[in-house]
Amino acid sequence: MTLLKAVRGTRDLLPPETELWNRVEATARRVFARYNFGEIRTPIFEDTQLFARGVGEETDIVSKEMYTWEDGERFEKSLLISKWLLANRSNFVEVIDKSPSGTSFIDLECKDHDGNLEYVIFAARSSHDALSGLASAVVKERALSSERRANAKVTGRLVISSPLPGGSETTTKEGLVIEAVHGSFFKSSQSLTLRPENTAGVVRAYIEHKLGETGLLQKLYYIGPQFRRERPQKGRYRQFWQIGAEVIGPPSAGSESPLRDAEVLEMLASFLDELGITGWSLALNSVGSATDRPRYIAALREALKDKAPQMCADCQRRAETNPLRVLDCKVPEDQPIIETLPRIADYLDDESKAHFAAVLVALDACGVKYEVNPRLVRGLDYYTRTTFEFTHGGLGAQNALLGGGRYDGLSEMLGGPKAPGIGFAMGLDRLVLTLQAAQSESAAALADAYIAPLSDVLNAPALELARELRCAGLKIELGDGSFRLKKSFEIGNKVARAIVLLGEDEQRSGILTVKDFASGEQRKVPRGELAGALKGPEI
RNA sequence: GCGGCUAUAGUUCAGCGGCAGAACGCCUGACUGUGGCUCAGGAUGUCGUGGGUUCGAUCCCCACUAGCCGCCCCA
Repeated sequence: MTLLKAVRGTRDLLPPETELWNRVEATARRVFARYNFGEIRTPIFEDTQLFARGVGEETDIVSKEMYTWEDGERFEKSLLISKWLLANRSNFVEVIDKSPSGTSFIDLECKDHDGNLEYVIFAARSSHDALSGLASAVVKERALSSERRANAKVTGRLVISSPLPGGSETTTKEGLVIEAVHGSFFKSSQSLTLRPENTAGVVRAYIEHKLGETGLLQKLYYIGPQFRRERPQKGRYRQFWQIGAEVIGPPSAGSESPLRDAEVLEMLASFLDELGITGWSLALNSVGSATDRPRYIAALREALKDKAPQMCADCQRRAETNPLRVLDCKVPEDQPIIETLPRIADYLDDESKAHFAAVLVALDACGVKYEVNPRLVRGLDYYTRTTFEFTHGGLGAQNALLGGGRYDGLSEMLGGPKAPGIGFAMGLDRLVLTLQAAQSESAAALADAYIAPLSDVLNAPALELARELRCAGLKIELGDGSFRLKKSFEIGNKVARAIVLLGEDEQRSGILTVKDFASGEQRKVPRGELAGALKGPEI
């Protein structure tokens, strides 16, 4: 038996690491709540169309990184059969299901009023499997019936749900009929995808529940796993966790205001500070309206025709495939050339320029440090105007801690009302990595006390004592009466700040022996005062 | 998806074509109600998986799987 392991790009999170994850999540919830955000939880899989339309068909995420599957094929087949039978049932006196197990088609033996036999096989498509199954059934039956009933006719029919090239019916060279049945068999079948990001899902929910009808700004945050089939690397997993938030609403609610952008950025700065992450930097840019961007890309492509041949091999390729990525190049020799390329700022319309300027004014006012980076471009199609990225050194190639921006046209792209918005997503995995690097030795939070019963008969009283202390809000680890005292001390010293001895004396007198590991001080404490005596310093 | 490096004890890692190693950690005892220090003893294991070469492979070769680094892309 081969050992089953977590699949590539996924991993288990264990204590004490999970404690750090919980702290990050708790901090996010606390900080976001101060800005009046509420939590939204959307499904982990959605209709594939949502991402194709929202994120963009041409992006790497959609074109090659999604976990997508077709759902509901079984349902579709039974619909097909029932529809076909409804139309043809009167032609037959007997219908027997003879489906071989383990095949992808359903096999019916139908006998008509004249005793003729017809084999009917249903399949989603005219697959090789289904055709050969049909052919062999017919051939076999013909061989038998030639002896049994010389006059009996045996025919075969393959019913499929996909359209046929030449019309609704065609005949194979073996004389088998292939018939296409049109209808709503695909209704229950749909292409589903594990979400590669959460913004599209949030906007879908916004539209579906008509949240815009409230007239209010919706401020929603989410915490959850996302899925992309990329090559795993440090800080990059196939199942990874994001914390994100979206501010979205009708324009009348102020959703388009540059103040929203600045407020979100200021909240993020507070969040990172509160988490104790130092050394982050914020890069900011505007990619303009939905019409500005294509104009800029065209200009960039034009400029690169001359410049690209002098650049690195990667850039030469990017110039063709994805010119915006040239701006991201890190090769030192290419930097002077990149400086000479057209800047997106020069291609913004006046409204976008004014919007961006207002964002900067608001940020300056509240003292959030940033750097305008005219080269900052984002990979998802829905971004407009303000885009940003918080980076942190020490994350290797995956230095983006958090990214986001405005998406003024996304709702319309998904068939919803006009609902401008701005949001971000941060990589929780990367955030935790950064925190772990910062606090080299993350001391696991010790229990307030370790209770050591000194014999087996004291186990039950020890549990009672533990319950008492736990009810008082203390974090208690419970030992075992079979341990030798030395062992109890050794374990206690590892997992708790203090040890409480429960021996026969203590049980009788109700006065417990408590020893603090840090100071080595040992004292007798009446049971009633124990909880107070063990209360640790607030962390 | 492409290129490079790696895979040995719970952990970090040495090692060698011929009995599987160290440090830390773990267990037992010296010490029957007092930890950290010390001393004595002990257990670690599919040497990532599968094939090949060889009398013999943890070691050499191939494939696979996984991880790390870079690219791509992104959070």
